[in-house]
Amino acid sequence: MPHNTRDKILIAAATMLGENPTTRLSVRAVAARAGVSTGSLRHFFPTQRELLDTVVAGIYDVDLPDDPMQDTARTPGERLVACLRLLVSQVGTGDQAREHWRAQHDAYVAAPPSEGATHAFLALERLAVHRVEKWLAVLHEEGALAPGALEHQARFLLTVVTGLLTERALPGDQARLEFEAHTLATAASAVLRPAPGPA
Amino acid sequence: MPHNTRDKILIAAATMLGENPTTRLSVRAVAARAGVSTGSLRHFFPTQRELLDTVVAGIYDVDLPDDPMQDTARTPGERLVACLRLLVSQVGTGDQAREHWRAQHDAYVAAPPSEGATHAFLALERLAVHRVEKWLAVLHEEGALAPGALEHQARFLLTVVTGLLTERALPGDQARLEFEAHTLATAASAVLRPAPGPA
DNA sequence: ACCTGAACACCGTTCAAGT
DNA sequence: ACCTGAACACCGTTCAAGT
Repeated sequence: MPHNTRDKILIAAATMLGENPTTRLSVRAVAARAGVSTGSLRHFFPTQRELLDTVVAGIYDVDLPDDPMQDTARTPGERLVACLRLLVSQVGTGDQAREHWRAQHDAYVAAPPSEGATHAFLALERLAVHRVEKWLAVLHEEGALAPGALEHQARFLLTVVTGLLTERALPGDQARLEFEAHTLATAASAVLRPAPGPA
Repeated sequence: MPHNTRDKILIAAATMLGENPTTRLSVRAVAARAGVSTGSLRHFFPTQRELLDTVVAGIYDVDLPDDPMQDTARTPGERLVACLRLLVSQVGTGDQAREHWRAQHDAYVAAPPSEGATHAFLALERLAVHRVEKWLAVLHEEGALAPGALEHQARFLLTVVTGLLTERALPGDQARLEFEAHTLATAASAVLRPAPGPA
């Protein structure tokens, strides 16, 4: 039962998101819901981005036990590819991929999305970025990551995943599977420091 | 020398983006730069999103001399990125991208594609792969390419392009533009030999 | 049809002032 | 240190009014 202001703010924001995932978490809206002034909110979260990131992190951090990134027996490249594969596999192949595409199409492409739908999409995207960033942070800790902004690297990897998912929904043959493996490996290598080599 | 208001607005926006790619293209900023009222801007571009989409589409179309790969004055990375941009620009932004998506959906996803449609798709895909491979062959000639199968590298790059196109059809903000640039640069670097560096 | 500029309902951030 | 709320400098969109 946390009762300090910081927690009240986070709880208010999370609750609003729970009630309606498309809510706009503005300073005034969250502050009012938390029963706190905007200045007070700013005291704990100097920037709106910081607040949103903290909320998302809190919601998401339900650490998966079977996170491939923890498997330190494997090389950084192998682990990153395994994580990306996890993302890809959540959508699946064939009919499943086509169904996913169809849902996206109906929600965002067929008709101009409502503001609410747009916010919902951006929130989900933010979640995905956060997840990939957490993986990359582990590799960064190990010094395995190439220099560059974490967010840029995460978004690059997500773009590759998006491309693979789209291709899965389109016609293709068996060979696609092999290309996928190469593509994931290439994408991972673009983000990792050059391997020391088996010297 | 276009002098109608619509063009003035587009030119003002493109110029601002050219001077500083991170500029915020707000209604008032663009209108002021174009010497036009905000109401007038709204008359031609009913929504800010529409203005941004149009500007982006125009920028990518602007200079396509022919094949950017022939421009030996630029580094291999710059040329490869320019070529990939060409692919992306052919589909365009905003409504165009959404229209492209819709067409793909109707042809291949909504209903199981006929054998003929599948063959047509694979033929087009093969064409795209061939085109990218020709670009990569030039770089290979120059010794600028990282080791690996040409087809794998080509398909990797096309997956990235597909991902970008899908993201363009989905909701997004202006920041996407900056991420796109980084993503293309990262993708190109994954396929090129490490740059010699300005030592 | 084209164009203006004020007005509206929002933003995020800053800051003097209180406790 | 924590907290307030007004003030500032912005947004995008709407709209009556002009030409």
